[in-house]
Parts: sequence; structure tokens; C-alpha cells
Amino acid sequence: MPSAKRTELLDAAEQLFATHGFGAVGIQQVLQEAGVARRTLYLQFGSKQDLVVAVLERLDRRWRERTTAYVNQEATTARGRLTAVFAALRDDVERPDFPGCVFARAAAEYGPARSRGDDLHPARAAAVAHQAWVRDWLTRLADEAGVDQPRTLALQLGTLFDGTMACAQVKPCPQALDAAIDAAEMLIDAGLAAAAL
Amino acid sequence: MPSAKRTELLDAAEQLFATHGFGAVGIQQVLQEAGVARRTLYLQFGSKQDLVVAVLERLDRRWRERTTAYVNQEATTARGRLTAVFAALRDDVERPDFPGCVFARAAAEYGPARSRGDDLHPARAAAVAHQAWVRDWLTRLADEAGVDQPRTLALQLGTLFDGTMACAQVKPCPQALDAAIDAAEMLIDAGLAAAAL
DNA sequence: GAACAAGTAGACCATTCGGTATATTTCCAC
DNA sequence: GTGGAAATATACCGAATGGTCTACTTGTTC
Repeated sequence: MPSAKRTELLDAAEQLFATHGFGAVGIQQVLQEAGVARRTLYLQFGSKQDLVVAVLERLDRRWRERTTAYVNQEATTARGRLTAVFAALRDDVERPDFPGCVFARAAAEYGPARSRGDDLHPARAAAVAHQAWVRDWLTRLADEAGVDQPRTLALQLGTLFDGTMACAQVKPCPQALDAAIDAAEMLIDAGLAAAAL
Repeated sequence: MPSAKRTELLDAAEQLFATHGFGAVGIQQVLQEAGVARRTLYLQFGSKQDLVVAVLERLDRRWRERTTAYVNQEATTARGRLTAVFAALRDDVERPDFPGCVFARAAAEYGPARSRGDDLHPARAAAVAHQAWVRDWLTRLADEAGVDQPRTLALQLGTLFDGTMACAQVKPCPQALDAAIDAAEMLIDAGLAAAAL
């Protein structure tokens, strides 16, 4: 069971990072927002870097739980579940303070994607893990729906998914959101049609 | 004609920003990399912020020139030009040091997408302008190709475009790139088929 | 009530940041 | 040659950074 102070630190950091980015937020801001002493932060997390990673990992865990629960509750058929993923995306993106994909933003701030050594930044590693999980989940759903080439469809839907968030983060655009969801439907249908041949 | 030193500063800043992000790069690094005196930078650009914006604007201008030239040379038909846009994307993304979409990264680092007042950060404004231009260009190409609902197709292709870069920035994935380009082809064909009815 | 872990405030550290000021040097046009 | 613009090096500024340390106050549990 995590300490109450630890939770408050994570809450404050998550909100601040989502609003202003990671590098732009100082430790002091997090402390003030959380109402927690400096020492406590450095006892709970060894460094700012560890705090960032902890925020990303909690975000990842919560996103998985929330989204899978939503999708499983919203739809009963495998095909409906694929659609529901994008309904969940719509809910996120349409929120007035939608921060974009925090994992993409972390990857944008922390180090190059291809490093010389294999020592990629831990924050980037969290982003990679998140992305991989989403891809795998979509692959599973596509497979259950019985489409032709589930992996390919999953990658296409994942790209639409990421693109929608990237687009909304630059400038929210309802038409683009609708169009992307329509595109997802078309791709799913095409995959089902190909399997029916 | 821009001063030689100004160009060297833009070159160095562009490379450093692409590799490490904007906030993570200090003025001093830019100066050292460019081999230019501190004073000169602040005479050419009033502040770091202005330097960032100048880098983004030059990047935007060059991208337009390079990509339109590539597309116009590569294809003769309107339909072929739409496809060629994604061939250009492939060339970019497959480059070993592909930094992701620098405009998306700028938007990620600078300020929330929805501000209370209408005073959005100038770096974000550059990103918005770039995104809008790409959308409009795709709309024009889709219109010339004679598809049904050119704007909708343009938004869909734009989302695939952004998603591909976002995906590659987190972790390069050749299969995802191929799948996204296939998806683009399918969407274009569907738009043409709908128009033929 | 004493031990003990957890949290507090706040001083302190070296470093770096973006930005300014000064004084000097380079170089080309006239 | 000489004037003047452009670029140079470098010292300096205040502020903020991430992180450490000490000393004090809780609250809980034997």
C-alpha cells in the first residue's frame, strides 16, 4: 500500500506534467501543488527521473484498467470491442483539458529513439512498453473478431489511434476525430470482408 | 539574404533540438556547436524563444518545398500524388536519425493546446500552421484526384501521417509503416470508389 | 512514557539557465 | 589608411535547477 503522501505527489506531478510537460515542471512546483515536504519526495522517489517514471507507470496501469473495463462493458461482440476502443479514444480526446498522449510527449522529451548503446532512457522505455501493450491488445481484439491479418489491422488502428491524439494535441479538431473513427471502421470492415472470402 | 552566422546558428539549433528536444538544449550548446559568439545569437534572434520559432519556421518552409517537389516529380496523376506523399513519409521515417515530427514535439513541450486567453505560444502557433498547411495540401490533392469528400479523406490521411511519425518516434517499426501506407491506399481507393458511384 | 518511523520546514549546495554589458578584434568599403 | 559595422571573448547578473542535510514535530505501537 503506497503512502498517502506518495499518492499526493503522484497526483500533483501527473497533473503538472500533463499540463506543462516534464522538463518544464520543477520539483518545487510539484512539492507546492502536493503540499508535501521536499525531503518526503526524495525519500519516496530517489530523483525527479524516478518520479517521472513512476507517473508514467501509474498512468499506463490505470489506462489499461480503465480502457479494458470500458471496452468490455460497452460491447459484447469482438467486432464491437474494436469499435469501442475508438469510442474510448473519443471520450479522452474530447475532454477539454486533453493533454495529448503523455507517453508520446515523454518520448519527445527524453532522448533519441535510436541510441548508440541499448541503454534507452527509462521514461522512453515506459512509453515503448505502453505502445507495445496497446498494439498487442488491438491484435488480440482483431484476432477475436476474426479479421484477416489481425496484426496488420492492429498496427493500422494503432497508427490511427496515435495520429488522432497527436493531431488533437496540436489543435483539437472534431472533424478529424470523426474522420479517423470512420477510417477505423472502414479498415475493420475491410479486414472482416477479406477474411470472409 | 540571411547572415552566414545566422544560418550556422539555425543549423546547429535545428540539429540539437531534433536530437534532444527544445527545453533540454541550452543556449550554450547551440553556441558551441555553431561556433558562434553569445552576443551574435542575441543580435540575430532576440531570445531563445525566437530562435526556436525561427527553426520551426525554416523547417516548415523547407518541408513544404522539399515534399511538394518530390511529390510533383514522382507522380503525374492526381491519384499518384496522394500515394507519393506517403512515399515521402517513408523516406523520412526510415532515416536512421528520424527525430519524429518536430512540430508535434514543439507542441508537446510548449503550453497547453487550449489556453484560457487566445495567446497561444508562438512555437505552438508554428506547429498549428504547419499542420493546417499539410491538411489543406492533402485536401487539394484529394480534390484533384476526384475523390468523394476530399476534406474527410485528407483528415484521415493526415491522421495516418501523424500517427506514423508518432509511432516511429517512440519506437521505429517497419511493419507499422507498411501497414499505415497500405491503409492510406485503401482509404484513397474507397474515396475514389465512392465518387464513381 | 519511550521508542520509532514518517513527515515537516527550511537552510544550503553547486550548477546551470537565459540574458546583458563591456571591451576588443576582424574585415571590408571608401 | 580610416571609419564603421559585425563578430569576437568573457565577465557578469539574478533566478531557478535538482539534490542534500540538519533539526524539529508528529502519530503510532509496544
